Amino acid sequence: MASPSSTPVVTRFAPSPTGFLHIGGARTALFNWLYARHHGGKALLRIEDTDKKRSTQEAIDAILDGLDWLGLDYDEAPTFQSHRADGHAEVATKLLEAGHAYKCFATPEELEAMRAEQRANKQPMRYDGRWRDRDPSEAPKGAPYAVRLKTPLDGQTTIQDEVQGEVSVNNAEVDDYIILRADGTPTYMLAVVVDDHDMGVTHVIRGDDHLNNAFRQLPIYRAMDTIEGNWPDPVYAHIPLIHGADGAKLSKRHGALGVEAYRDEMGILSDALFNYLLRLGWGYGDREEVTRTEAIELFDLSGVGRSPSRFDIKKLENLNGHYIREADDKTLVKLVLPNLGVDGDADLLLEAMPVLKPRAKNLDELAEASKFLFAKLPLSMTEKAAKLLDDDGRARLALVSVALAKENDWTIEALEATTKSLAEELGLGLGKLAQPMRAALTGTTTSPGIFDVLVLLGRDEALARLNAQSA
RNA sequence: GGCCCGUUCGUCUAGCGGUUAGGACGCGGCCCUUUCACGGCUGAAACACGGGUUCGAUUCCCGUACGGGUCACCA
Repeated sequence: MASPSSTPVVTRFAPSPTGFLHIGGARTALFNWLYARHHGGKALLRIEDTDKKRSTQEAIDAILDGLDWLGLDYDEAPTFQSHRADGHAEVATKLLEAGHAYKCFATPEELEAMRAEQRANKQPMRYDGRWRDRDPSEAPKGAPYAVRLKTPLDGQTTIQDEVQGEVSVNNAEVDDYIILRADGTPTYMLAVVVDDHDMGVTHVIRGDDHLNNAFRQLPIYRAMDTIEGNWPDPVYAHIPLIHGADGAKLSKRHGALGVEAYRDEMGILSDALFNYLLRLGWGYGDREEVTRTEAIELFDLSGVGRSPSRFDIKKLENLNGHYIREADDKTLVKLVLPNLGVDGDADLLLEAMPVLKPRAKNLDELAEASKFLFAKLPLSMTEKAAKLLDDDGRARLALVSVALAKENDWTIEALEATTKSLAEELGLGLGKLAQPMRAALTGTTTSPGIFDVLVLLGRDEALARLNAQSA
């Protein structure tokens, strides 16, 4: 076994393209990427598309797109597992020739019957090794066979998992599983090990659901290491799964969406999802807001927790609000403009962005709050806004309108001074004027500061809107 | 069912034998204030349970409970 600390770090993310890149996969990808970047190693990507029935090009595209959006880049072009079947089979053959694997002629029906019996007797369900020591000549001539790995019968295997710590399993628990199917194609268990070895993967960082697989895969490494050497055990790190808000497995109802759904349907920023995913299952003291650069600097496996965490959309949205506020105005304009639903003007939107963005926790809200800028008379009113424009409100609006019409200096300061002195004259709080103004100017009861709104709309448009609602 | 893993406020987490158990989201209150946000202050809120070890356990060990994962010629 080579010392992993002396070799450069190589990690990989290995999704099966049977669906979009969901939250759990995205976080696994993130941790792998971060670990590689932190240690100055290589981050690799492998598409595990050996199940041709379930793999689709659409899913491959969605995964690639999702990773790219999250800002995870890879140091080599993706490896496609399906292209490597010959290499996998070759290893199976070597294992077979060296006596570390054997041919099993049991039929699927026979195996099913075996399992049924084990189930009935409440025995652990695993292959009983019926062909382990039998001579292949005992099989019917030309009968199809699968190749099974000859795993150790006794003793135990212990791994030093970087996240879960020391984990031991009795070797008797691991049965002689199939590495090469009757049709000559490799199974996942073989393919993973061969690919990880060939790609030089030093650190296998994956979901906790694979923890048991480590004990099935290790025997292949060890057998191959005795055959040809240079097959060191990888370092394992099994990260806890992400659960839904109810603690149950993540389902479509609460977060098992593709990352593109967060982008396209929920108006989440890449930076926000990146940060949220990072903090889900990983901590660094009190740090909450962590940029990509800082993440690379701070991330390590020692900060990864051992227990599953729940997906919390509220926290994601809070973080999203933070990143919207931090975001460059031009970037936000580009994201919001196409989703306005009305004809917008990029220059005006850009001008308004500084006062718009502190009020939104997702891009949809930002778009919604921007619409008043481009509305046409007569404005549509929300119910609450209409209520503000009762007789009293409209009367006050008329006074405001007159006062502002005389205003030559159309600036926030001047408009504020004028409006405030009017309020004072009338013996009213500013709010008594500002709320009807807001309704008349935006058709809603919430907006940026009213003088910001006045200036953004410009003198003519603003006065027109005020007059349209004045008594 | 066998095996494996886990358990600190509702949620994400800090803690790595001695702390008033800290922070963040969410929730309540107050301040700021023309609305809504932002921001500031503040409040309620947690060591699953039972045994050990120890002068002393949230922290170490063993059980129990609960939760999760895994047991295919799927990946």
